[in-house]
Amino acid sequence: MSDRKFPFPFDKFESKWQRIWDDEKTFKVSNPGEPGFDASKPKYYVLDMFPYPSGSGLHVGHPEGYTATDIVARYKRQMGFNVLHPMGWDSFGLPAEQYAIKTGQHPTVTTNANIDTFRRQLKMLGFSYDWDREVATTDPKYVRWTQWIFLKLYNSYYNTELQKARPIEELEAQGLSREDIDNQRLAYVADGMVNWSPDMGTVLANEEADEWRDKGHIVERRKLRQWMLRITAYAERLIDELEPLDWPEGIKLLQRNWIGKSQGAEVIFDCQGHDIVVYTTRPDTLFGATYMVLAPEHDLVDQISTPEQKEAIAAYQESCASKSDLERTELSKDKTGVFTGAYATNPVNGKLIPIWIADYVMTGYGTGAIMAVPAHDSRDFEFASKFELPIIQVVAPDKADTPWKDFVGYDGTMVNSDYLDGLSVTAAKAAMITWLGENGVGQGKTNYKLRDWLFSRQRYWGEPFPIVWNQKDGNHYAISESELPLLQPEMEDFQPSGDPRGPLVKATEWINYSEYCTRETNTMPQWAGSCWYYLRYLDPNNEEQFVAPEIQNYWMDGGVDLYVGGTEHAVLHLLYARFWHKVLFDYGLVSAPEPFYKLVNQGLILGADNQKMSKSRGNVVNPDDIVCEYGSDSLRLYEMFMGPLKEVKPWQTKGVEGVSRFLARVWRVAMMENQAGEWVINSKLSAEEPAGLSPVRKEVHKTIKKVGEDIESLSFNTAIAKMMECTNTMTAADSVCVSDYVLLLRALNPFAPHLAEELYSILAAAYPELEQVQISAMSWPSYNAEFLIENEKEIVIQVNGKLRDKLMLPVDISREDAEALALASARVQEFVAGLTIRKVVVVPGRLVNIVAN
RNA sequence: GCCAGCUUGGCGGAAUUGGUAGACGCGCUCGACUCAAAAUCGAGUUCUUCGGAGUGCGGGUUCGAGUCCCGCAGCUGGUACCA
Repeated sequence: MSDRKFPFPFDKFESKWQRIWDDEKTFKVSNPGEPGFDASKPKYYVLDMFPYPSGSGLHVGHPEGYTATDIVARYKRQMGFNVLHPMGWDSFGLPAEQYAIKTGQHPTVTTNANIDTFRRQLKMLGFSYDWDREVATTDPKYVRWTQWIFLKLYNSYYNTELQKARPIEELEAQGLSREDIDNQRLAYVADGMVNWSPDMGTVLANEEADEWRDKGHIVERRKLRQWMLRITAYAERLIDELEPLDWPEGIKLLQRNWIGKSQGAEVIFDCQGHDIVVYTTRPDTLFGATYMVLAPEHDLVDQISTPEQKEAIAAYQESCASKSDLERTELSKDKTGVFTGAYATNPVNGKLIPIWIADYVMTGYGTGAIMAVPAHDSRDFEFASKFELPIIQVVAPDKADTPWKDFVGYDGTMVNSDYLDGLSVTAAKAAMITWLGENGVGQGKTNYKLRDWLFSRQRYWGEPFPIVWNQKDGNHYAISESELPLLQPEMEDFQPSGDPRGPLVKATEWINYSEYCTRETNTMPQWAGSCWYYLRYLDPNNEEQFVAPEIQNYWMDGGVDLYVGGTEHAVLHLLYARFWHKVLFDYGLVSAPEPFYKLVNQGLILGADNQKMSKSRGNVVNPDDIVCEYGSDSLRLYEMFMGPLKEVKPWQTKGVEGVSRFLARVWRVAMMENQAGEWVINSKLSAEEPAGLSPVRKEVHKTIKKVGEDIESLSFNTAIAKMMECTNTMTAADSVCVSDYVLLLRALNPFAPHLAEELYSILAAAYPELEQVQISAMSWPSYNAEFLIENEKEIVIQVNGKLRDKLMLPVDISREDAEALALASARVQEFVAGLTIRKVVVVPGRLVNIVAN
């Protein structure tokens, strides 16, 4: 640090306090049963989304959420809660592996170096984490329990009657075959289409594929044997149990849409003795079905298509198969398809309708076949218009001026539909489902867009599956819990082999588990570790259990109280973690059905140019630079002062200067420079109590009230504005009482803890009557409500809604008196001259509005 | 296309149930201090033809609308033929 003189000497005290907090473990919190645990206090669990420790270190986006939770944590501690506020590392990830491929350096080395950087940077910002609870997903002691939870999933099935996970042994006891059992596991093996990158030698998650493709890598679809997690079994619970959570509505909606529940019916159509089952959400429109569409890959296509159409069908199928997903969406504007030559019988009226194939119907959803009702479905309408297929109206819109063609709304009445005629859409839907059931040609059916979770990756730097394959019977088996953690073998060559089984196939010794058994070479995705880290914080060093029940019961009663992180995890991480949590809940291993009771998404911080920060744009702000120049408290304060936590907002370094000036003013209320240029206690500070209620004291108590309320509602920007006002009042005053000043420091402490500690320690040394402790150990100050009572209030006088005068009136003035005084105002007289007063509106304590014309 | 969110001075943003629009901060202007500058302190800062007009645009409800209702535009994010 240079000798440069700063407006207040943060360079002299910030690192000092960080060291003290670290050495004294100021923010350590004990678990039930441990010495120092105070069972009389309520608990508060405030959680950050833990970072991926990238090579480039912290960016200014990280401290935004972390400062917010730190303010809440410090505030709640001052309010008398046992506060659990931990931090850790989501440390598996592709960059460390890519770096290893390039340099040959083991990912552990890079990962640990990055973690060290992140830890140093976070400590530099003075966050009040209990560092004794730090976890890293790459730590073997952590990997062990990630694998243990995976085995829980592997050894479970979903009991649809009980609606919960149960041990696989129950199925064994029922005498089910090995195959039937394997088909019900929550972790199972299946062939699936995945994103495979031959040049990187790995599969990619859907959400990663575009990113890498943009960087010039090849990504193609390939059918591979993969591990899947049966998240679809939990679809209903994942929707229902979302409702009561205190989450942003937008995020709930995103999850609901992702799960994509729809209610409709399966209907069986006959085609030359073949049953073709279609799924529809609109069984009410069955009389309007004028043709049928099968997905090009549908099993029955070859069997039903007529000889003369075979060639065209084959050509179309081939063109669809060769198209990438990207091309398919790009071409989505124009509908394509081919007639099979075959016809199906509509079960409700016996009519024959032509069967087509088209790529707007997909295999993966529903039954891969649809009945087309062009009158009341936009896609069918488009297709029918193009290929000149008949369009029959079956719904009449209730709104008179709405055309029936392409009317997809539910506010309509059935027509041309035999026994449904005259019914509302909703009633017809129910009536048709009943009819289908009675006639054995269909049934009500609920579908979900949610797919099972593709859980395996062909990577080195991830948790290996604790699974071996028996080469004799071809089955997979779990290794025993005593063999956990199962770590990746030491390898020197991380180069991709091009083998879709992943780089671990090169570890020939490691693979051979026993005479007949070889190890699974896939690894788990990065999500695995982040699915349960919030639970490991509770009991990070437990070697017997992933968390001890009594500790879990205490901290997770009602779930995590506040979870703050970015919207980028709105669906995946938050959905995956909820899923794992529910499996653990089914086994009674966690006490709340949901992990995160309250969720808040902090808004993205943009560059000064209002663009997303990125190296290529050159608008990235490095927190280290800001801390050097203005100090950690200034960075913390600025990030909170920029605007509401949830909003997107641009970075302005000039703004940091503003809050830095504010902190300097706080400093200078208590401190002044003597002739030698040293900071000494300001002579305007006085130990004497002021006579009566001073303006400063009044302002301080108002500030305490406002700041407390604002922290509760996470409105940190307005809390800071209020403290600025309070400080300005103190700066303007000739004398400030020490006890009033200390109240401000205690309110400021969660925001700017270094400054608050330093100033308080200086004052505590000079004024023995002050409590001789660290300010972090002090309670949240309470305000005296009597100080806030106003005798008089400024009342606005309006004429016809326009501001014409302001009067200071007693707060308890009667309506009549207020009205009379308002009318007596000279300004009012001026504006009502020549008009008749029609009405006078009096809002006590606010305004008087005189209506005249 | 669909869904969600947003739109307030030169800029970031404030505004209980509808009740003084522009708190607080940045920037800018002027003043004090200084040989000078920086820093600091103080005053001012929506526009204005000084009547008024103003919260993306057009309507509406109301004594009164940034806030509520209807219609439209723009920006940001999500999603992509899910039957």
